[in-house]
Amino acid sequence: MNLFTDFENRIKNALETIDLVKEKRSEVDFDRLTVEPPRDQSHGDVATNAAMVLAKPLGTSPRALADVIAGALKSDPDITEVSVAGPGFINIRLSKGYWQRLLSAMLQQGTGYGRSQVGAGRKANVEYVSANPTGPMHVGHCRGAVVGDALANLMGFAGYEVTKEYYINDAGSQIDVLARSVFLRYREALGEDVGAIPSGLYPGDYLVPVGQALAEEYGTRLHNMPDEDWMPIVKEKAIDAMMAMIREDLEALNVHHDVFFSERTLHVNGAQRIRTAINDLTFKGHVYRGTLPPPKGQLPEDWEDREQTLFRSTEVGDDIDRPLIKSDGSYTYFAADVAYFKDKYDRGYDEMIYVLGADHGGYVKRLEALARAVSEGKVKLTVLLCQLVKLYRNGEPVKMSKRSGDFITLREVVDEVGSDSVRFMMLYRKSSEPLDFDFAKVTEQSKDNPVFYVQYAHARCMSVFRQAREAFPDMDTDSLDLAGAASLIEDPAELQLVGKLAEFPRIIEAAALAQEPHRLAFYIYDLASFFHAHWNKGKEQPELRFINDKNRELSVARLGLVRAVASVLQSGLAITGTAAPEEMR
RNA sequence: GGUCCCAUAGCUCAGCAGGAUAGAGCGCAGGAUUCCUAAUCCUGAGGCCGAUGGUUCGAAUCCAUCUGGGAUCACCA
Repeated sequence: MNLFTDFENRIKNALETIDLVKEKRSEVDFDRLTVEPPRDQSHGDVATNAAMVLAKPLGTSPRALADVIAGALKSDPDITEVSVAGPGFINIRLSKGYWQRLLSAMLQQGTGYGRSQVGAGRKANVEYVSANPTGPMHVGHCRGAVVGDALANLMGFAGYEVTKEYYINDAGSQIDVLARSVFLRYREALGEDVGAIPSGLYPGDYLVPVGQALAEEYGTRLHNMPDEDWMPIVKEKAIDAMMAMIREDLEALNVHHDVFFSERTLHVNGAQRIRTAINDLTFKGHVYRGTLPPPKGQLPEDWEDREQTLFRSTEVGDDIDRPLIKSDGSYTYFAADVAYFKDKYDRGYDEMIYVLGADHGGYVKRLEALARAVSEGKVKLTVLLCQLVKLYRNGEPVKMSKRSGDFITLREVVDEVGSDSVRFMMLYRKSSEPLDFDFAKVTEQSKDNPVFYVQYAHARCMSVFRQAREAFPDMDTDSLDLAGAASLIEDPAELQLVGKLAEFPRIIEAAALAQEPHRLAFYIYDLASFFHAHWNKGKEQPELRFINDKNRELSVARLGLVRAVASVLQSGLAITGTAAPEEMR
């Protein structure tokens, strides 16, 4: 039950009864009509812009129309007051009974409250992380990992059928470099003094155990093989080891993918799947052989004008056509992406979401072009660009260089500050906004971290139930008819809390449609704030406290309110991927 | 030079597919604990929403231009 869609329907029904609307029914549409919580609570519980939106097509003034609409709404028994304000807003105040029934309905739905069908079962694929399997995940991967994971959770809650996917870039030259780096560690493990790791290879210690494992398994046999023979063996081993490490890192951050898709599988059998995908594009008329204009701005020194196989992406919205096959006959990275996209398309997704770092901004247009060309406009592809995270320690920026192996890993951050803190920090900001992540702030002053604030609210809810069992030793708090007791909730402060809970479904839908999980993080913070405020009112006004050992009925009703708050907090925290603790001491 | 993101309180940021008097946290000043965990709450000070035009009954929000920050530009992956 969604208060706002409920009243949207009621307002539209009321409009249909108005003569002026009936007369010009074909000329007006209700699309721009909104029903929302007023900015200022003193205005009422629900506000609509109906009169302002419809006045013009109906040839009347907003205030006059508002009065008529207000009159039509007055007969609704759940509405206690309708007023017209400002330029023509209609403010509606709801009856106690309505709030009580709303609370009752929330409790009946339990943890299902807030679930939505706006996704309408559409199949969505959210691809995120997709870190190269050449080393442990570093802190830069954090944000995309968390945002992607939370977005997928959110969309699932909003009625999409979601697949969480990881694209393993296990083909290409960086894997050759990885293999050579591991091979060096292998020789080292055999006792050879390899000296310093040459530049151009990955110097990290994390490759040492991989080399040792190879030494144990193969002894000196690899050493005596020509490159082309040991290469595939070492690659295989290295990729498996790196992916195992990455999966552990993801696990530590509470990120779980459904599908790990290997780029290599596109290249097997003479790159059969890439060829098929390019053929498909060719068949649809998007491929030609030709040359590209030289890059604008600084001309690279080794620029040569060569004929290549190109994707005519400019016809589907791109700035420049994109090469599919290099002049040496091998496929570009993008060619593999074409095949990968086609694979997803063939798996039947209606929506594809790529969560990428801001440094991949230049890739967006060609992906969109690709989606248009392959799916002929049927697939909705969106790229969520996460701006970069700047890391600070004690106020000083932390410098990182992957080349020197001197970087902070995701694991280090999670181990130091905890997965909940990291996740909430990453979500407590619009993803298109750069983010400063200060270790000192998140660890030493952990009270400042908003996740604790929300979790504390949940722990307090649980504490109320513990208190109830103490006050009423014979009470079985698990089997109470909380929904049935909601009619005793009538204090304005309590109803206000119900009003906040009523916003939850609306937030879920808006956040899912806008693909902005941060909105949910802000909402549960806000809800926690309402709850803390109400809790503290019990100090000044003991009659407002949840547990009243002289009034069992009222206590049960208020337990219902607490249950509803806890339930929404749980749902919200679950979507952000953070814990809802029973207590925090 | 092209493209993308950003500019809102001293600092860090929200602002819901244009709406009423622009919000929160931190910091600052003051207050609340014989009472369900004070990891909480309450009160106050603090703003020309980067600039200029435009669309509209109405703009922090949409459009254009400009300024100032960040990212990116390839037969790389």
